[in-house]
Amino acid sequence: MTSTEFRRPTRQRKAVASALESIDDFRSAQEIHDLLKQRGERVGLTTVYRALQALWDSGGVDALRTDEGETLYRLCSDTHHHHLVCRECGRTVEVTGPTVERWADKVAAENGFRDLSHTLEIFGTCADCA
Amino acid sequence: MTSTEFRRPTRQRKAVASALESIDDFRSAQEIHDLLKQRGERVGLTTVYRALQALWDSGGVDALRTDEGETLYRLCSDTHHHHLVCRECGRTVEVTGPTVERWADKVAAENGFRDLSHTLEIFGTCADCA
DNA sequence: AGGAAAATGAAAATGATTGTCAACTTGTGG
DNA sequence: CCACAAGTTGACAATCATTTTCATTTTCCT
Repeated sequence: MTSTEFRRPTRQRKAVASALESIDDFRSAQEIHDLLKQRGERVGLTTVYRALQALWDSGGVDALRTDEGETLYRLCSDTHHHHLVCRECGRTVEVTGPTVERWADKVAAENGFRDLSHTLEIFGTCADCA
Repeated sequence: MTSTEFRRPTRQRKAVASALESIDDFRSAQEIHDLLKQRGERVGLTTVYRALQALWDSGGVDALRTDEGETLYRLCSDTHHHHLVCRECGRTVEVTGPTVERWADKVAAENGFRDLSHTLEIFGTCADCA
C-alpha cells in the first residue's frame, strides 16, 4: 500500500531493500553494506546511504540515532510505533503508544505548534542482559 | 543542591557554566565557544566540549541531538521534562509529561527491561513561523 | 536506436567530536 | 614557602559517519 519508494527500482536498491527484509534489528548503513558484500552483491557504500535515505524519505524504514551518532535503519511496520532498546545487546522491541501520540499532539497544539513529528525511544537493560 | 560538577572550578569551566546561564535555548558547543569569544573569554574549543561533557555527566545540563547530528546543550531545570522544538526558529518549550513517564515505565517493565531512560522530543512549526 | 534523466560509485570533502601531548595550574605535604 | 603530583588546558591531528562531486553507466521512453 505504501508507495514503492524508488523512481527506478535498480538492482542496488532492491538489494538494500532485501537486506533490510532479512534483518529484525536496527542496522547501520555500513553494516548493511557489509552484509551485501558478504552476499556477493556489489553495491557502493554511497549508494547504500542514498537508498536508505530514500527509503526513509518515503516512510519505508524507521531510523534511529545511537548515542555515538550513528543512524540505524530498520524496515518499518506500517503502524506508527516506538522502540524499547536494550543498551547492552541492542535488542529492540516495538511498542505502540496511543497514549503518547495523543499527549504529544495535545501538548503541541496547546503551544500553537503545527506539522508535528516526534521521537521517542526508551532505553534500558533487557531481562537477558541484566 | 546539584553538586557543582567540577573537580576544579577553573576559569574556563566557570565561563562555560556562566555562558549557559545566560541562554535559554539549546546551543551547540561551537556556539557556546563563539559566545565566549565574543565576551572576550579565551577558552579552547576542546575545553568547551570537555566542560559540556562533564556537565552532562554530572546531570547539570540537558543534551539534545539535532537531525544534523549536532549535540545541543542547555542548562537543566531539576524537574524531568521534554522539549517541543520549532523546526524553523529553534525555539523550545519545556513540557512535562507524567502520563508519558508512566507509560514508558509500564511498557518497559512489561518487557522485562530495567534501568530505564528515555528520550522524547516533539518537533513542529511554532505559531510565529507558520 | 538514441538521447535525456536517473543512478552509480570511487574518491575527496565536510563537519562534529575526540585523542594527543607538551605546557601550565593548583593544592598539598613537608 | 616550595617542589611535586595530579588535574587542566589548548593547538593540532586524527576519527568517523555522512555528503559531495563528477565522470561513467543504466534505464526509460519515443
